[in-house]
Amino acid sequence: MNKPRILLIDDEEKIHQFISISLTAEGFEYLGCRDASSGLECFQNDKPNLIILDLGLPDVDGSAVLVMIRKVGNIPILVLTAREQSAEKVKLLNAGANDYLSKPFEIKELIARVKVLLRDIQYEPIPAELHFENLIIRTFEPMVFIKNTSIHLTKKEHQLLLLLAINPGVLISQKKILVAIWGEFHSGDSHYLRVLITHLRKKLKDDAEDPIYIKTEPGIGYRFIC
Amino acid sequence: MNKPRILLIDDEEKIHQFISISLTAEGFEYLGCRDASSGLECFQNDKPNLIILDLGLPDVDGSAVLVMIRKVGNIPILVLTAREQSAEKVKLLNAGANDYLSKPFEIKELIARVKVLLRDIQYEPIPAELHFENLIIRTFEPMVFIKNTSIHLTKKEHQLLLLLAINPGVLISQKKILVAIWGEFHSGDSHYLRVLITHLRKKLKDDAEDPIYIKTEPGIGYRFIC
DNA sequence: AATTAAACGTAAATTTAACGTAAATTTAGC
DNA sequence: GCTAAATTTACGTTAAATTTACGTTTAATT
Repeated sequence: MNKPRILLIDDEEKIHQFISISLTAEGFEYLGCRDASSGLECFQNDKPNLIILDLGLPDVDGSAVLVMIRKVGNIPILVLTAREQSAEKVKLLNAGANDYLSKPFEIKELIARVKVLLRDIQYEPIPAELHFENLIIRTFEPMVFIKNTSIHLTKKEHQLLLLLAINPGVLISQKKILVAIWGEFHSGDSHYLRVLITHLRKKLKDDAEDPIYIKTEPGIGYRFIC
Repeated sequence: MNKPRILLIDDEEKIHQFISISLTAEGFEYLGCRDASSGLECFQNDKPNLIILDLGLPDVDGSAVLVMIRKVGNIPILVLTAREQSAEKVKLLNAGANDYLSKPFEIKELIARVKVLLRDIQYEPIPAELHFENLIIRTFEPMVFIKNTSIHLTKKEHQLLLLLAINPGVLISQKKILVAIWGEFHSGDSHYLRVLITHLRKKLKDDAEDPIYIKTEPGIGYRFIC
């Protein structure tokens, strides 16, 4: 398992200093931003596993940041707040925060809460290439290599293959695939998926009857085998 | 999705009164216990989705309960405590609590925290595999293993086996099974079930006369034996 | 003790659903 | 407008589910 990356968005330098030390000491990777805009940028680029967010930011109100992050993904967010009112806390939790701490707080408690939030989440940074027996899958472009000969995939074929290959051996339901690739309105259009699977298999020279890569689980979905 | 069941373990009657009202109003199912021993019993039997645990119980110290529950499963636990020291909180979180609230608290905040805890769980309350003597049942795909040889089941066979094996030793009525698998409109079509049972037994190499896995209780239903 | 009825198990036939694939058509990007 | 990608349509094949039928066991009834 990789080191969990934790992004701290806070404008106080002191906070950064002592939190970064503690996080590093506990085996986390520390990322720091001083304002909302760079925080969001870092969130996009570095894909942290958890965000510690201060509400009293200079440029934007922190709760707006909260909502924006929540729209994109379900990364756990721990909010730091100076306010103490319970009503405020409720609002934050409903807005998508997973936890909060009022300043001043003890660093030990912060670490403990971070651990709790990360405990249940499988965080996995995706590498640039997935390597298998004699198949290499590029994650950033629709390209695969079989025994060093390159094969170009279409966008959707690539999406499908990634979805399966990121969890090798795991059975992914048709519905999950359909939602992931075509969106929830097409969660019932299994014929899309059947055709796409055929196309992908043809390019990978995979036989549906006796597959090396993609195995059909009738009535349920598909799985990547290796 | 079913109503989440929430178990409140607390000795104060007042707390039960107003928490049960709020939980019910928010669409949760409320379960109540007044002491640790009955709380643990309820946890075993009713399989709640979340536990609210008061630390000041009359019979056992609440933190002992906490540890015991953690040993069995990863159900989220929200701890209620009168104590305010941060060190105490840290200890609780490390012991396995997912969150805590100090008394007195606002009911709104409690509800909000409960929602947050439930939101993050897409984990099944059921483990990925059920293990028995020499039978392993995958819960997320229709696959079983007998002495390490894999056997593929159909969707309905899998449903049936799970339904029985999740409650080992418990007698499940035919009607219950029929409704669970074919829906309420087929609650009288017992021949469906008879045929399915035959298919399943054949795959498990189970003998109806002298069963190792599925015992017929004539006139009533079936039970999983182990 | 013989008879009947109810419940179960099983095999076989039939129907339905799911999958894979090819080919035609439409859409999107250059 | 050309090309590749995506979508749509259609259909043969296979697996799963359902239906039917009937023999066996068990318990109740005469």
